[in-house]
Amino acid sequence: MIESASSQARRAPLSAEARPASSTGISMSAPERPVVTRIAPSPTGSMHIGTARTALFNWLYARHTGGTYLLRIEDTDRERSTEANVQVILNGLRWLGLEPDAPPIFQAARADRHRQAVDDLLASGNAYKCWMTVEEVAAAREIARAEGRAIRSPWRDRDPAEAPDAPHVVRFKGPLDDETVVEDLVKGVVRFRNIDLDDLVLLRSDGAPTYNLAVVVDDHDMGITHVIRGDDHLNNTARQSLIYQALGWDLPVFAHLPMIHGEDGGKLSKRHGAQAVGEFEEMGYLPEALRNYLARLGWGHGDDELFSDDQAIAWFDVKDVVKAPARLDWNKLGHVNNHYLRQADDDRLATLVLEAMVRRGAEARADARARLTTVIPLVKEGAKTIKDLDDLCRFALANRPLVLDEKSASVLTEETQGRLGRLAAWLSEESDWSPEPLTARLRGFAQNEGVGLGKFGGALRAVLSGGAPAPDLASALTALGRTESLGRVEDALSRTK
RNA sequence: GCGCCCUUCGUCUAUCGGUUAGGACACCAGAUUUUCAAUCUGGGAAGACGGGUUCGACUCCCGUAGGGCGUGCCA
Repeated sequence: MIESASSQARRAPLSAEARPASSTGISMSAPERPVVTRIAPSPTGSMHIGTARTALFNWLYARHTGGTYLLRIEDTDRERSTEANVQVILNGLRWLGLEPDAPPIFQAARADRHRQAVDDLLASGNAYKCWMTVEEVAAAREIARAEGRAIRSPWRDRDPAEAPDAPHVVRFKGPLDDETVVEDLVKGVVRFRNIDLDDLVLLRSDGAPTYNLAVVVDDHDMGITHVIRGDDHLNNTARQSLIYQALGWDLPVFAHLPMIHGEDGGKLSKRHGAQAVGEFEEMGYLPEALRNYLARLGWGHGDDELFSDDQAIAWFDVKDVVKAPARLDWNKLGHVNNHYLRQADDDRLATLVLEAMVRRGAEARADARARLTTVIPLVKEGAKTIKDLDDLCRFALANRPLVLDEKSASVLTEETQGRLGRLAAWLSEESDWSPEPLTARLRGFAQNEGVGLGKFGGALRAVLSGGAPAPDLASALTALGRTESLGRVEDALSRTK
């Protein structure tokens, strides 16, 4: 299923030729070449919000440096990768506004190239065939763990001639002494003793390349200069560095981003409200708000909290990324989203609210869009999400006659009804049906009646909204329009008469 | 178990040896008041712990504790 998209993958830029090996040790290279970053998600599930932030940082850094930002789909796990998940990734990046600068590369489509690299490693003595069965590996792992050391295969030194007539994997043959130093842009210098690094599988017994091999070959071939990824990969980096070295390739610059945790500091999961990018969209967050919020999670520029993409691009630098993991704070996300909701074009918001209505199965009246366009600017200041906006607009989209909730109905006494009747007449004389004059009308009426607004405000609100959330009275009247407003008052009065 | 990473208000962060440790969200109080919200004003709130180095440490070093990640023929 994934092959269908792989043809276009080949059009993406690949500098297949290995550059001259120059690295004698494992050290951070300082490329003069233009920056090339990539986001490399795996289509084995939904697109995690952490992946979105990694994409954002890669995108920001590429834009900041005038470089290129690429996408590689890591689908080497043929069992779990699905075309549907590839679409989820593509849609998620598009929605976020983080589409790559070139068509995506599909890792599985490059298996031949990966196998070629393994042949080179085998030829140079940097890899070996291992005939351990999964059971043997499991047993060896248990022992190694009990002894507090890394697992080692006996086939590392054994003569292949002794091999049984059975499938084998190919493992990387890492050094047993010395150490590997990773110079990370975020974490600084990180040292690993090579003895602690196990010989990872390069080729599965069915000949399929594994992630750790493919990621090195592809990052190299794609000319990636900066590998910016989650710090759950920091441990892999040492072993991957060894592979780069064995292949005679220059290392890219590494930058490992801290993870995003849930509000309790634990791993972010469904229990924390959301995990997948698509859920954030459905909950009614704006992509520009998510970009802004995510940028502040693990990165900062002084006291700046709300900023545009252009500002983020101008300011962003990997070296300013925070080292500690961050927790997703829904309150702050809501605040940021509110900011962008206020700035957003009302037609766009109307479209989004309409979509939200469809999603919750509401039937929209014919003039819904027109009404939304009128109401949205009057209520959006109080909305943290499109869902909120939907709720806040509901009163305006209700059909007459309204069904009043208990509390609203109880406000309708003979006294208030009498006043509402006079108020309706008073309001109907208003020629300019907009907030300011209506507010003046309301005040004037109160004065005329010799009472405070409180004497009839609640009742008017009740018959206008039926109990649903609604903005201040003048805004509510404006939102509903003269006919609908007076009609609702009339409905309430006639019903009880 | 072993390895690696991390540790400033509840949360996100600023500080890059000398600050009354700043900002934002959240929270609390007050103002406003026609519900909720919004808005305005004010307030409480932090350097995990223990050792060093230094004239001076949130900033540097070591240790402890706590949290996270890795330890897959997953990525």
